[in-house]
Amino acid sequence: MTDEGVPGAGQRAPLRPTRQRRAITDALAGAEEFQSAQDIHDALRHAGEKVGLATVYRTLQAMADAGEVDVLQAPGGEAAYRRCSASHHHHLVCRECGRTVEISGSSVERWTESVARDNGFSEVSHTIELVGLCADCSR
Amino acid sequence: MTDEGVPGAGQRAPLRPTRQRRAITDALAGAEEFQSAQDIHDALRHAGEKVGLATVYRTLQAMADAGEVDVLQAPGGEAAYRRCSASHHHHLVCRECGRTVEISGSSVERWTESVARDNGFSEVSHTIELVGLCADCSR
DNA sequence: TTAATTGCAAATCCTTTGCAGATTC
DNA sequence: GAATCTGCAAAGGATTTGCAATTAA
Repeated sequence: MTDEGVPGAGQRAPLRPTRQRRAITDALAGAEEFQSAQDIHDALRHAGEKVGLATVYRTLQAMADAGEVDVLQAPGGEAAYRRCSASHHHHLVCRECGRTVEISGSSVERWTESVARDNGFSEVSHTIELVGLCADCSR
Repeated sequence: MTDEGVPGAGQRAPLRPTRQRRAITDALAGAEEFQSAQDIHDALRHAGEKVGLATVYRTLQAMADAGEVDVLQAPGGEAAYRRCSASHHHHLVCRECGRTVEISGSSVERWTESVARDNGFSEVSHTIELVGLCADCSR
């Protein structure tokens, strides 16, 4: 069957490989952490690539829909993006001084997957935020 | 100087019990789920309480700083609030159709506390977001 | 009386959209 | 040549802030 365009349930736009599209992909590939659309736009600027901010937003959104990037809602109403399958870890932040501790959570990863499976969900991504008082600030 | 405010580390504003402050507290007390500042503002309107939107935002923010309410970043750039100590549970959301499954996670609660303790943190609150594809949408 | 609080409107910030021109297939 | 993309600027929606009037302590 060569029918690769059969109108059905969820057929997405073709996603043509343009210069700006590639630039954005590269920017994501080069960063380990989450970045906002504007961060990426700035990075492209500094790298000499001229890409409109609207294009960055549209592309990032398309990539998110296609499951190519993970999206995280940051406080302040910004959306942050990161390429999928990056080394996964979370942060424990002090609400008083902002000190941050990087934590790995193999147990949570496992818990996440089992919960997803139990409920028939797949391709589950998780966002975990731990905020508390660090030793110094609680004294 | 009748020093009654010895400047120290983190002294917060007194937080006076005004009519609108109480109205907001009541609105939060009456709801089990997270609500946006605007949701609360609307609710107060319908309840006959006239409170400015800015006041709702300011009060909610103050309560969040004081640790009286939990804040959640909803996609779309809105912040959602819920009174603390409510029956604690999290959600598993389908990124395609929005279907939501309520999940309880005693194991995560335990994991959270141990991670916090191991790092010398206390009074840790956690926010967990699980997003994936539900059974129907992945078909 | 003093300091905190409120309302309203203007100001910000992040993100989305409309549309004409450039680009890929 | 047709369907996608882009850029720019205008539009939108949520949240913040300035400031004078109001209210609690």
